[in-house]
Parts: sequence; C-alpha cells; structure tokens
Amino acid sequence: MPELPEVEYAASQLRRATVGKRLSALLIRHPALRRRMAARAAKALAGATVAAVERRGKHQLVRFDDGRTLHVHFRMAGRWIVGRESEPLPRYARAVLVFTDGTRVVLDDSRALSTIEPYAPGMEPPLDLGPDPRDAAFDETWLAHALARRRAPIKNALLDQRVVAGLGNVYAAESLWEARISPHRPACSLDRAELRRLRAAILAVLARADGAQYAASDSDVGRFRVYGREDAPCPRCGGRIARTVQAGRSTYHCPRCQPRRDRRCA
DNA sequence: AGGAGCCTGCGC
DNA sequence: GCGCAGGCTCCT
Repeated sequence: MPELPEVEYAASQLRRATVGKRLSALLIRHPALRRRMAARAAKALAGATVAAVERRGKHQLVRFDDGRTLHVHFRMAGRWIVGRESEPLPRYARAVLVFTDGTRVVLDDSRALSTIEPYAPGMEPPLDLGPDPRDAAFDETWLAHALARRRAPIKNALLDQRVVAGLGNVYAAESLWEARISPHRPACSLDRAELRRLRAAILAVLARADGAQYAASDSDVGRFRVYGREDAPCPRCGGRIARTVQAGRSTYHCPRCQPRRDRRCA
C-alpha cells in the first residue's frame, strides 16, 4: 500500500496526534527493527517533544525539539495506528510510541519490513531523492534531464526514487496507463510531448488516490485502471490488460493503447 | 540489468 | 506446500 498518497496520509495522522507532545517511551518490539534501533537508543529518546513531522517521498521524518530525528519508512506494509495507551496492542505492533498525555502511536506492520532509525542533532538520513511529484521542480525539463541516457524501461525509471520521489509499483503502472505510454519503452526514448503527458498523468493519479479513503487490501484493486487486472478489458480501449514482469515486479498495461513503438534514444 | 534477501500472511 | 505481495538494498 504505502506509496506517496498513503504516506502523506500517515504523516498527517502522526502530525495531528503527536506534535507538541512529549514522548514518555519508545518500544521496539521486533528483532528486525531492533537492528537499526537498539533498545537503549529507543529509551534515550524518552523525554523529547515532537516539534514536527515531515514527509519526503515515502519517508517520514519526526523532528524533536532537541534536534534529534526519527526516520521512518513503511516499506511494504507499515502503517500508524493511533490510540490510547490503555488500549490493547494491535496484532503487528512492531514499534510503540507513548506520549505523556496517554496518546499511543503504533507502527503496525505484518511483514516487519518497516524501518525506524534515530539520528542525532545535526544529522540527516541520506535519502538521495528526486523531487516530489508536486514540487515545482518536477517538470518536463527535470524529467528529460533525469531520463536522458537511461536505456532501462520507463517503468523501472519511475520506481527509481532519484527520478521522482514517492511512486511505487502501483502508481507507476497507473501513471503510464493514464499517459498511454508502454512501461517497456526505454526511458530515454520519450519525447517532449510524452514527458508532458507523463507528468500530468502522475499528478492526476496521485490526486485521485488522495480523494479515495482506503486501507490497503486486495479488495480495493477495483479502484485501479490496470493494476491487478490481468486479462480484464482496458477501461479506455477495451484491449486486454497484460501482466508482465520488470525488474522482478509485476507490471500491468494495455498493449493496445500503450503501444510499444520503437523509438530510439537521442 | 537481474536476482536474492529481508519478513510474514494469504490465496491457491 | 508454493508462489506471490504495493520497497529497497546489496550482490553478482
């Protein structure tokens, strides 16, 4: 689930629940997460007050008033569950933040692939991200620059967070469908008009996702145009949606209205 | 560029 | 049981 719109929602949830509150305890409850944050490091954060919650791409940065930062990434299945200290812990509680007013925020993640990592004052996690899609910096010129000389398929390039921050497998496929561009096209072969379409498509797909209220599950596959819809008719042209594998990930597209077209890179 | 690995749950 | 999953890193 967690691509940019979902992480944006999660960050705002966390912001609303915690800014201005003092942390009374941070518990790391799974060995995989403890590899990045030992129990004593978690303990050391107690007493600090949350000053701000920021999002960059799919990353969340919790800023504390003493200059420290908590870097959180949900990977495949993470989410926040906000509640009260007195409530029973959710099933997959991998980390727990408790505040002095009794607010409790749980990092819930069935797969335990999420990461949570502390940074000392003055230290920043090395994120190496391109612009967020909604940044002014994310325009055709940036895309043209970022994709030049990349012979890899455009789908793979869109998953590279240095090209654009926050897209994942689902919205990359959806954006390419929206832009009528084959995911198999070499990234550098897109012309200016296609880049313009692609940028607009990414923004449209994200805007649509913002509007939807959903938790991630296979049951909401219905809200996608191509993702998860192998062999179904394309909602635009009626062609048959194909599933292929690129860089080990499922890709869905309509071969009829997202033609492959051989065009060479400049 | 492609594949394994990290984890666990789920659907077949 | 096996293969699959929306992310990302590390290895060959």
